[in-house]
Amino acid sequence: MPYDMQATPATTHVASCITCPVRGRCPAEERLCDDVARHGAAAPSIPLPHAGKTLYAAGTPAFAIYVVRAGCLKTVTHDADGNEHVRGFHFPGDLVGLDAVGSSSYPSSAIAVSPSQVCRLSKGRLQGMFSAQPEQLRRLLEHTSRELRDALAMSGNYTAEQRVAAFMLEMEERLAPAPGAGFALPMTRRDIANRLRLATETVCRVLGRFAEHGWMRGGARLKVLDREALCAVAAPVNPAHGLAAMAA
Amino acid sequence: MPYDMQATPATTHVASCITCPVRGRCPAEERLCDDVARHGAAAPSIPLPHAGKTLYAAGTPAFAIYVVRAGCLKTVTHDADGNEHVRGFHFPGDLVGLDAVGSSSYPSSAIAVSPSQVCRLSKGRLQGMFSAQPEQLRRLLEHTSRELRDALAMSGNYTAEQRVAAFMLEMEERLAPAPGAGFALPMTRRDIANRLRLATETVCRVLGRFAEHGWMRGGARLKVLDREALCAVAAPVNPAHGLAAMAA
DNA sequence: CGTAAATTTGATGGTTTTCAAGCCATGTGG
DNA sequence: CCACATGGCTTGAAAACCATCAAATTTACG
Repeated sequence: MPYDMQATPATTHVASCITCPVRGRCPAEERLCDDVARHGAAAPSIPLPHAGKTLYAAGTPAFAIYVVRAGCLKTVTHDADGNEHVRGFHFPGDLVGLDAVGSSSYPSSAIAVSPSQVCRLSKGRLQGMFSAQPEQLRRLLEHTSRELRDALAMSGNYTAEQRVAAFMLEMEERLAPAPGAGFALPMTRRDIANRLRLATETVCRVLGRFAEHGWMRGGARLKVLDREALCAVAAPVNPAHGLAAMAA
Repeated sequence: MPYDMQATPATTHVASCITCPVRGRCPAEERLCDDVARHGAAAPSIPLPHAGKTLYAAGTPAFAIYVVRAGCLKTVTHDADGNEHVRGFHFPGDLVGLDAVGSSSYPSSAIAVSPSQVCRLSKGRLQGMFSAQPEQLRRLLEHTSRELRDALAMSGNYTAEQRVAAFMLEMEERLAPAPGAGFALPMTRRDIANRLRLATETVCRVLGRFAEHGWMRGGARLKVLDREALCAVAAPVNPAHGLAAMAA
C-alpha cells in the first residue's frame, strides 16, 4: 500500500491521562494529570487511523512534540535520491520529535507504522510546563540524552547479524507480552532494513539463518527461542563498559 | 604526537572565561562569567597534556560534563572484541558528556586526540546553574537535541565517499583558518575510520581518489580544492551540518 | 476472488574489508 | 650522528559481505 503522505488535520479530542494506555510510563503524565485535575482538560489526542499516515513532515515548522499513546510510529528522512532512512521506531510512552527541540523545523518526518494515537505537546505548552515545573524540563533533557545514547549505540560498525539480533531482542522486549512469547512486528521488513542500514533481502536472509539455527521462529509471528545465542551475537552492539584506554 | 602546547600545571586550576579561547562560543560562558564576577572563580580547568590522555572512562560514575577549551577530544566505546568505536570528535566550544546527562555512569570514554584543555561542569554546579537560571537548562536541552540530530544524521546508509566527503567538509569548517586554506587533522586515519564505520585503508583510498580528481590536496596538510564537487558527493549525508558530534 | 504488496529464495556483481607489504616521519639509544 | 625501532600512512591483491537484480510464493485487503 502506498504511503498516504497528506497530513490532513485529524479531529483532535481531549485525552484523559486517567484512562491512557501508557499511564505510568508517560513522560508528560504528571503535568497532564495536573491539567486534568485543574482544568478538566489535558493534551489534545490525535488519531492516526491507518499505517502511512503522516503526523508531521520533515522541513515543516516544528510547533510541538508528541507522546505515543498507542500503535507505532517511525521517524524518517528522505535523501536526494528518494531513499527512505528510518531514524527510529516509537512505541507507546515514547516521545516523538525530540530532535526538533530548539529547531524551528522538524529534521525528520513522523509516520504511523500501524494505527496509532499520539498526544500533542505544543512548544507553548512545554514552555508553560517548564516555568511551572522546572523538574519537567530536567526530565525532558534526560529523555533526550537517553535517546542520544541509543542513537550513538546504533551508529556503530556492526554486521547484519549483530544488528538484526539486537533489533529483534529490542522488539521482543517492547512488543512481546512476556519473554519468550510470540510477537508480531508492526513494521515491514523494508522499514526494518532501512532502520538497520541493510537491504530488505538481507533482513529476510538473516532471519532465515536465525530460524535454521533454532534461535528464532520466523514468519509473521516471531518468537525468540534461544535468547542467549541472540544476545551473544548482539553483544557488541551494546557496548562493554570499562575497557577504557590507557591514561598516561 | 607533537607537543605544541606549553607545559601545563599538572593540577586543575581556575579558568578565567575572560581569557578563554572559546570566549563567545562557550555554552556555559554566561553562567561562568557570572561566577567570575561574583566569586572571582569559575570552572576548574583540566589539562590533558598529550594525546591519549583519558578524561573519563566509560562505565565510571558520571559526575560532570565538560566544555572543550582547547585541543580536540574523541568520545569512544569499546565493544566485546576490543574494537574501538569513535562516537564523535569535540573541538573548542563543544560540550563533552551530554550523553551522560541523567545517567549515573558515562556511556563512553573521552580521550584527548591532541593536547587539550577542558572546563569541568559538575552536576552539582549544573543543578545550581539550572535553579538560578532556568534559561541555561533550556539551552543545554537544545544542545543535546542538536547532538541527537547530528547523531541521527550520521546513522544513515552512506557510501565511503559520501561519508569521507562530509567529514572533510566538516573538518575544514572547524579547523581551517579560512575556507580554502590548508588544515591538519588532529586525529589519526584510524580514528577517522572508526568514526565513519570504515577501514583505515578505505579512508586512505578515498582520500587518494579525491586527490586524483583534484578535489583535495592530500598528505599531512589537507586542502579543499573543489568544494562544490565534495558538497555534491556529501549532499545526501548532510541536509544540515554535522558529521563530527559537536555542540556549538 | 483477484490484485497488489510484502516476503522469501536464488544468482550475480560491486563495494568494502582483510591481509600483506613498503614508505615515511618521529624518537631513541648507541 | 647514525642505526634502529615504532607507529602512522599508503598501496596492492584477494576474499567476504552485502546489495542488486530477478522471480516465486505468500499475505493483505477491497
